[in-house]
Amino acid sequence: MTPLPRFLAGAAEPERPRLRKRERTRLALIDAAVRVFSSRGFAAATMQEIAAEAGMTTGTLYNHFDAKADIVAAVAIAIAQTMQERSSARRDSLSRGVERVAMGCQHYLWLAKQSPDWALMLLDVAAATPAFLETVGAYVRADVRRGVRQKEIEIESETAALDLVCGSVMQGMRSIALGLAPPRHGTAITAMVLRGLGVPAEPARKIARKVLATVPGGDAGYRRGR
Amino acid sequence: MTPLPRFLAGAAEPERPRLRKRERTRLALIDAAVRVFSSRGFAAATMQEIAAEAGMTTGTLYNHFDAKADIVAAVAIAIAQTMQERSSARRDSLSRGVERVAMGCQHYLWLAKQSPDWALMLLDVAAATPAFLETVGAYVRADVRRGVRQKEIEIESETAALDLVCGSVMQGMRSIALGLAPPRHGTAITAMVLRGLGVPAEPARKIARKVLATVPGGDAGYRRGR
Amino acid sequence: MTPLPRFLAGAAEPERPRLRKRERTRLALIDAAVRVFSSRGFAAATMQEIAAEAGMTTGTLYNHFDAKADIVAAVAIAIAQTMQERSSARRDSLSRGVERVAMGCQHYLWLAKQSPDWALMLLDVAAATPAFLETVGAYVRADVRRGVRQKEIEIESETAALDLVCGSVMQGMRSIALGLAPPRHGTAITAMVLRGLGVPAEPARKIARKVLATVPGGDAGYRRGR
Amino acid sequence: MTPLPRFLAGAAEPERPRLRKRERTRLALIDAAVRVFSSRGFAAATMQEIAAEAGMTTGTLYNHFDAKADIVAAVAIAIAQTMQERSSARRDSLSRGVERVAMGCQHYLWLAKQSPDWALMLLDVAAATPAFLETVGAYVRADVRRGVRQKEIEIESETAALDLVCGSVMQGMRSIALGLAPPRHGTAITAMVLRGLGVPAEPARKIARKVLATVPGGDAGYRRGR
DNA sequence: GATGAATGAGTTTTCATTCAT
DNA sequence: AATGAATGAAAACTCATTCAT
Repeated sequence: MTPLPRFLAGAAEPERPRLRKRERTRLALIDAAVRVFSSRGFAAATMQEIAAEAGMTTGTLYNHFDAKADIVAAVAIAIAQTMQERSSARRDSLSRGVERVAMGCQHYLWLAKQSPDWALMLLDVAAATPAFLETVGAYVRADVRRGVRQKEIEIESETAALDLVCGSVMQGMRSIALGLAPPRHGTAITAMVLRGLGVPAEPARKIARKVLATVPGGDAGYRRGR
Repeated sequence: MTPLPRFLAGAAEPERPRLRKRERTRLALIDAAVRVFSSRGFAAATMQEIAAEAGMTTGTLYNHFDAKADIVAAVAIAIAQTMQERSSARRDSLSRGVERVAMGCQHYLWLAKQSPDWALMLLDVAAATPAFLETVGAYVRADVRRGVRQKEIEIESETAALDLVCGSVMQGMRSIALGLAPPRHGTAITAMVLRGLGVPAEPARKIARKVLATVPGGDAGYRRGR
Repeated sequence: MTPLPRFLAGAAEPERPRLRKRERTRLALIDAAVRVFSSRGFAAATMQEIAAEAGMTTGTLYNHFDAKADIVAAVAIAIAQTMQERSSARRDSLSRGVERVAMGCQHYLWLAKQSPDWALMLLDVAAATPAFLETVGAYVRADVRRGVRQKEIEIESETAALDLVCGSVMQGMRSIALGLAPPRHGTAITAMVLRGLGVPAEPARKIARKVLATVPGGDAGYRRGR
Repeated sequence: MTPLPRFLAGAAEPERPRLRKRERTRLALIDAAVRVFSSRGFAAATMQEIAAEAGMTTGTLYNHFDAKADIVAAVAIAIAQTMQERSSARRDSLSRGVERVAMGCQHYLWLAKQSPDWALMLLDVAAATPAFLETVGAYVRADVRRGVRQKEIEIESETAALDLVCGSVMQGMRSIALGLAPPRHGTAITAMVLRGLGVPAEPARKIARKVLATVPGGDAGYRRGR
């Protein structure tokens, strides 16, 4: 399995070293689930595998999660939160809604290149857990709205805009993760999405390229091919 | 379960009544699988259910499909082909690539309204079987290319365009099928997708509305709520 | 089914009453498998029968053995080890290699008379699991080698000697178990095997008869017919 | 799969070209069964595989054999008869019982070297079909008896002698087929068996080597290793 | 809280056999 | 005689979940 990019590694790990033991165990289990889901897909993953990966037993796993669906949901939420937290600094440095939207797109697309297995797992989990898209969608919605206020985005419906952004990015992630995408796929997708939101072609392309600088590694990843 | 729209019913049924027996059985099994997948989701569906739904035994099912993945793939391909066949007449009446792309989008989005269960099954199956998107993607690619030749579409990469079209439409279908979408969602999505492909906002909206007339029932369906 | 001779009963039972639970379950399953294999033949035995015979469920059985072949192998090894353990005292009392070889032959041949079903099961299992003959063969090889050192056995190849001993004894067991053998078949086979190893006819016969005394019940068993 | 030695190829084929059609089909099916059993083992072979290998359908197979056991038995008998027929000329040229016994041993052991898969199949089938050993045993018994009359063999029991001969040879075949036997294993086994029947060591060895000349290819096969 | 053995219902899959054509 | 599609009972194996320790 492709190693998780530094950007995400230890997503579920305690930030405060003095976390309560129960919480530490819980996070270790989520971390293990992420690893197992990434390598086998979540449908094929078993509770015993997750427990074993965490160095624990199924009993302990069930002490923390009542059912398999629960740990899947926990994984989805953990991923969504971590993604936001890790990018919040960079996000705050951008004041234009269009740039924020673009950064979000590039971010996820970049991760698909860095960790294809992880990306496929994410798509898997997202499809199974509505909570995931709701969480992520809330941020996207805020950024889109900001762009509308700033007159850079012009849309008929926010829901449609979200479907455009999330749908295109997820499909783009799949193409990249499966090795079907040409170089600079992330930038191409991002620029198209911006155009779809009403940004003229040239600025759209420029913004897509500009925010790439805020993504660790930039566009480089896409150039290496697979 | 929502009944299949007349448009799709009997997708897998023999056109020639004197089809070979083996072929008739095969189509009956695919038809049964569509029904079972629609009502339970394909992951939850069992081979026994499919066989029973077709009025046959698991043995017969395995006589035709070596594994569960095989019948899922057969279903995916059958759906993709039927969708194309059923809309080929209307499609042929449109000479502009942009209109053809728009019609494809509206078509799938309209079906999500007509048969939410069927749409969710389709999304499920599409995620599991690359064959589906490959089949559909070939048509979309041809239409996009035509639009490019006609200077109405301007893109950097065909693959990215496909991801935009298919990703947005699939996400839109999900919103519609889950009842999360406002009225006229299909048209909104379609117009945005066209903009993403480089069509200016106003023509995009006009095209989206225009091709709706080619979809049975038009935009009306979206207004009825769920 | 012929009851197991006292000599072998409970082969797989714990010697120490305070064995770990997992180990106790494992031995109970092996014991059950021996019983089922003996009454139905191992090819016809099902995992459910074995589990039921042990008063457990298939899940538990699979918890301990990954596949049917695994429990067959475990049975084979358990039998081979038990046979050696149970006869080790008597074996140690014999210093001549030829006597030890003879005793081994008589032992298995005697058991075929005592428990025909058990013997047929053993032959079945031996054919399916190389581990059995490897385990038993190691002892035979040591005894043959000892006989060679003592200049009572003279052979060209150890492997050939093992094939002679094991092949003849197994075929003899089959004849006896199927009720096709005349009285004193075990002694006749044993004497011939010794001759094959280079022991002159008269001593061979004497040794075969002598070691019979070390087998519980002696040659008597063969006279009762079936 | 190792090809069948020329010696056995087409064992089941019609000798008279004008055989009735039913008989020709039957022999073709037996031939196909031999091939399938050799490559997969008879327990793992399916009726559909056998039919397909013969270029026919299961229906036809069942027209000729009422059950799987029946075709297994037919295969066993066909093999036994062919083996005898093919060696009858050479056998008739030997007047001493010991030589005939030796030739029979060498023959089967040589085949194990030439066609390991075929040999393992034979052992498989022999274990399942008593008729096989009965057929072969009748010839061995006659040769042993001849040797007794000629005062070259001295045994206590014919049944025991048969167990010695057949058991040792079958075990030897297994060793050879599995690649566990050293060079000249066939000769070593044969010589030992003769000793077991009362032939002194030196003549036993000489006879074993002599009859090897009557086997196509002679001892050469054993030297090549595997 | 953790353990880990046991559970057992549920699934996929296999294949000998039948039978209408 | 041959076909080959259909059968269906049975088997192996899985895994989420429970619970006594």
